[in-house]
Amino acid sequence: MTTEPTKSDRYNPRVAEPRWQRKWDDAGIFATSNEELTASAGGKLPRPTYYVLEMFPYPSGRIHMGHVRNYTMGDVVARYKRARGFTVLHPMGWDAFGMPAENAAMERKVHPGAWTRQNIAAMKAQLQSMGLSLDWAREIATCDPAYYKHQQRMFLDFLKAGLVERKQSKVNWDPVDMTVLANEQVIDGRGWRSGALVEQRELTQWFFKISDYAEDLLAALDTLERWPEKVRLMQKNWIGRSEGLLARFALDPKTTPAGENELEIFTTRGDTLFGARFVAVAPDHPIAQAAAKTNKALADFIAECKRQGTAQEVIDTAEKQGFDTGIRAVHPFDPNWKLPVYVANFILMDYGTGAIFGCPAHDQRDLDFVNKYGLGNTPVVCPPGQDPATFVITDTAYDGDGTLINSRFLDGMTVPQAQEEVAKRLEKESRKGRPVAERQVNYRLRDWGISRQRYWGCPIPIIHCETCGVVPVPEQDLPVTLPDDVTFDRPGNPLDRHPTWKNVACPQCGKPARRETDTMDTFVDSSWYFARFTDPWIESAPTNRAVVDRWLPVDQYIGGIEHAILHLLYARFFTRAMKKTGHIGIDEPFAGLFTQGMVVHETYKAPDGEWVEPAEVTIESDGDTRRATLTATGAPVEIGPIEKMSKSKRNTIDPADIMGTYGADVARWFMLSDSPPERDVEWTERGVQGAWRFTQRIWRLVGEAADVAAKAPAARPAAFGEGALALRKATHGALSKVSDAIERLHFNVAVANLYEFTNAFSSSIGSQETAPTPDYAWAVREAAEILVTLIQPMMPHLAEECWAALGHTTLLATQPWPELEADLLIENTITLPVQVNGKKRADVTVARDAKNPEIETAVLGLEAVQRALEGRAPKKVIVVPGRIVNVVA
RNA sequence: GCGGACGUGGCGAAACGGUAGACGCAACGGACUUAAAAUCCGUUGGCCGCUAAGGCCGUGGGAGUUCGAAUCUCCCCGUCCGCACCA
Repeated sequence: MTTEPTKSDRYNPRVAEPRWQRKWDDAGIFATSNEELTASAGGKLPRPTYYVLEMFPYPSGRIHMGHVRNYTMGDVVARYKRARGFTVLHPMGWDAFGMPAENAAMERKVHPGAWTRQNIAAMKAQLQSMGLSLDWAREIATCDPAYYKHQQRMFLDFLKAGLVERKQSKVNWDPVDMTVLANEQVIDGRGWRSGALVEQRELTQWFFKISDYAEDLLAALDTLERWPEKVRLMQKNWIGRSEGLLARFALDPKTTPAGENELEIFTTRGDTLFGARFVAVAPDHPIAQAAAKTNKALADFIAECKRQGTAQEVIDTAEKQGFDTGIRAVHPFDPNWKLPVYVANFILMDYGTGAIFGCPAHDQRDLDFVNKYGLGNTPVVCPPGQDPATFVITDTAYDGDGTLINSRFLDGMTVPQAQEEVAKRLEKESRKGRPVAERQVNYRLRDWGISRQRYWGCPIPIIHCETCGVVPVPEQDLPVTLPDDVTFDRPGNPLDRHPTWKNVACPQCGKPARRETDTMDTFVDSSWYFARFTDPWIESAPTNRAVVDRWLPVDQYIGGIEHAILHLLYARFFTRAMKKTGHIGIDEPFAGLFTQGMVVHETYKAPDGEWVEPAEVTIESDGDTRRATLTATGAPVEIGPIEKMSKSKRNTIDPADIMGTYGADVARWFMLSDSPPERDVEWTERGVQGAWRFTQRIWRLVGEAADVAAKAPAARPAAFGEGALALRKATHGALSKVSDAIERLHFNVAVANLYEFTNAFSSSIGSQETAPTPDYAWAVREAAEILVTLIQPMMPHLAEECWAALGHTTLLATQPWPELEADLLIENTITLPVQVNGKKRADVTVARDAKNPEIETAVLGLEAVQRALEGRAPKKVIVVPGRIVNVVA
């Protein structure tokens, strides 16, 4: 430093922050070498490792407050763990493929690659100005062929291992843009961009067989102890396991189209078989299709069902509808019992077998259906306490427990007993060499369709040959790179209409063939980046087996709750697939997961109904009411609800503006301070100013402390006076509490503890009337050094500046966490609250090691206790050691 | 419809079943200042009481378990989130 700071100086983050960033960078202290791991391979590591990772961003070009919050939390953990002696891996990269780049290309005639690279540069600069302790040497971008080359290789490995499948699947097709749309891109049945009516099309697509791992992905959720319960539950529901019976119903030949003779249905309620009233199949079930060939009305009905589409709103409001095919199914327990086979709009082809039997008394959907078509119902489960003779179902199905009735040999059984009995009997019965029914587990989880008809994604390394069929690109020909010379002036996939790119010789027969023009879902890119970070330099393989399993699993992963299902489930699957194909040795990629809340802000609406940005609004407050006006015109502005920051509501605050005005430390501090990290935090101007004031307060306090500390002896004094001891107790109390709060990721509590300590420290210094004694000066120096060390993970620049002001020439970021002197936290006398009948009446101060009888005597001698007892004799005195005393009267 | 989470001062929030409201914001009073900003000191859940001593009430509502409940259990109300015709 060129000038010694004085008390009157204000801390200027605009000057200090870039300076410290440069020093960290020059010293290379955040780069993590793999040598420590490989050198000691097999042996014990000199230091434990810790991998902290935040979900990498999409390079939109600018960071937003959500990033600031996410990356600040990760950085606190990284800096804390580093100080605690861990070798920390804390990398950053770019989720760089995806639609926005193509949209930009269409709108602004810039190449997606150029646009993305430009955005990465801009965002990287912003992240660097936050002072994050990242190892930028490991930076990766998923659009880089050096990255996606390995992804293509793994695709081929997965294919060989039987984890990839090509099959037909229904998609939302936009006929104008000639593209596939995700469900959320279909609004009211129309494409979000073109406005064209969306069609359902059958396309042949590539799938990852995630459903092969359904059971494992479900079971292993129990092992993820450091995941939020909420996320585990969401994944559990998403996987949707259900146990049931797969049963074959024979079809009455007289009523059945040629070639069909039975129908397989899936049910979880085999116990209700005697309550069956009908059988129903999905509109696209093969039997429905077969019957429709000779039945025009049925064909029309099926066409109508398909027109209804899959939009959520349609499903919500659609009435249950069916069409009697004329086919009759035979009840599995009674050859003379015939059930009508309907095609029904509420049966899903891709769950179970696409066919069910309907038991209206005990399933609401089936009941709605029979009530519409007059098929009636038979109750077969009687609720406890109901009289079977009079129990009837009219509008509300009963799906609870009870006793079986009207069910022949099942009568009197409980529901589980009946299910077991039905399964046992039908399993034993055989038709055409196969059992009539078998127990089956079904999952809601579908295979993961990864084909996207887009340019800006990882090409699927496949060649289609008329003679040889589907041929993988030979490994030595990887990567299949995207061509640069593409145009976006027309709808459709630029890869598909590129003049030459897709023309290629078949690797097997050499004849002209064509490349697969679909690219991969961008969720594939983010399903293994955490593994690539462990050695992003290795060219020969996706991962370096010498290090990948030593870094992984990620110790602490931090990101938004919006990824609770898809990203996290895909990454869990991908890790298993990588294990099967030899690229990794573990199953679960993330040992600890933390999902942070959103950043929210007030909304503002101008008189014309347009949303207005916070930056354009002036807020006035007269105590009770707040009024908003447009700064430019003075026009009144309506203050709306507090909502997630979004472009559409225009309630965003640009982190660049905040960091430009107040500095990165203030933005970081505020993002941690006001709310628990898992909850939403409201960005307010007042809150930012509070953080700003605190930085200045720390700076002044450390300045004062430095003057006192300068008089401190080098050696620790043998004894401490009263003032010094009190300060030391506060210091070590703060050290203990802040450490604990950071360990638990309760950053807001850590912040509060630091405020508290700052107050205590400040008033300790302020209360000194005479020149400081050596022991006090020493305690002040200790307090100041511990204070700045504790704020370092949160406000690293200010902390370094203070550290230097205290006379240090080292970088604080490389200093160890302070040693706690636990003795200082133990008091010789303790003050216990005293309750009478659970109500606090007094305090009692006793020796720390006082025995219960002594405490009891002291407590009963208290005037307040006697008054509260009102002359009654105490029945019992409960002493909770070190905590509380309760007198029961 | 199913599942889950949450509900504490004017606001954001703390609180291993053990003194409810730490800490911050806002507000109010005061000091410094020609004035403002900045800073510093103090007050601040409600009610009764004198600004005292002291007391009563209070963690969405109601019941329960317990010596003791914001915390555990049950019911109800409200808010938010996820899934949703999954047989």
